[in-house]
Amino acid sequence: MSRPRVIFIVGPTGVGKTDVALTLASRLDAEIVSADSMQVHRYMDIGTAKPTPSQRQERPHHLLDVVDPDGDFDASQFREHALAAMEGIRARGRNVLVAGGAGLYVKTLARGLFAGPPRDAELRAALEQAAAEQGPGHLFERLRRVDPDAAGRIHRHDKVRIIRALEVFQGTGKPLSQWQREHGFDDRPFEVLGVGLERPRSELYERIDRRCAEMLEAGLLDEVRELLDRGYGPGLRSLQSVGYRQAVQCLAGELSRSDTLSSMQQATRRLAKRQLTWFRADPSLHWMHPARIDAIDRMCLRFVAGAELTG
RNA sequence: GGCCAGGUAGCUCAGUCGGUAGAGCAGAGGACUGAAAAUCCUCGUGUCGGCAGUUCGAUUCUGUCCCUGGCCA
Repeated sequence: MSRPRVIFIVGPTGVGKTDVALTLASRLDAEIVSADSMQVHRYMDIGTAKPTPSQRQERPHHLLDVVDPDGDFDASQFREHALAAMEGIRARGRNVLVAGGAGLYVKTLARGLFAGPPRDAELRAALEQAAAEQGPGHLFERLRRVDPDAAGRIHRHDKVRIIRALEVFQGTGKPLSQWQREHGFDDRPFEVLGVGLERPRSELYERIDRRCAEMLEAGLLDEVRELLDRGYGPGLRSLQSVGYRQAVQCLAGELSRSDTLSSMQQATRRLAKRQLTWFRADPSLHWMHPARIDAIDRMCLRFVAGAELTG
């Protein structure tokens, strides 16, 4: 039995994924699975540029609004939710269109994830404390002892990854590097057509700058104030993301209105650049300008019809 | 018109007691297996405003011109 065929639309923030996905979904009779780590949150609409209610009515979207802003969502949960949604879509006889900019989420869906333990808040707190007490470099030295391979790939300042590696080792007795070697990102349940959307840098940055201004005009600050009023703390990961972080600072009086805008714009441009770096490393993507929607559409049609992939 | 400050990297500026220069920001490139919109790494040659003079050698000293800001008319 051949693997199901799935189309992935990826690219940096602001490039125009939502519009392309909607158009394609109509033409291909597809439902959209969002691969976005922030749009999964309820009540966070403006700052995540979530598809609007009318867009969501136009075509079914999945993986939007699945957790509260303080939920501990992660790549593994994304994968499980997404796989379940995809099964439902296929049962309805429709095509699946995955669209999003979260590189790790996309990779996780296309190539699997090793079966390690989830985040352990208690253990992490203990590790953080050990780091604070014993100075910088302590955790890295610890990692070097238990998993020299991982320590060789992780920079000594990259605390997030060092802690994760220690967490995996302590939780399973097996080094992270061994888990990764054994898994090898080789769990590929689908036949994938990957389309990377790109624009000239200046064009992308203009769109980003404009969109940030529009978010403020549309009431981003009110949205964030409401989140804080509901009791969501400003330190939550979701509220420390691009746009929300600056809005929180603005409401706290740490940023003026115009500094908030320029700071949002800059953070968003940097985000876009990181996303591009991630996706450029994937040689299987077909890069296209969003305006070439007809060419993208033709390629996708041929793909879902069962044509062999070339290039 | 006179006096005073300045004119050095896209921006803000430092510096060279004369041997052609460096920070921050902006920007660029990269890494990434349960925080991923997070986290982390790397990258700075530019007629040192123009012209002339002194000098082996001037971005640095001198003269002059241009430009910007301030003060005085």
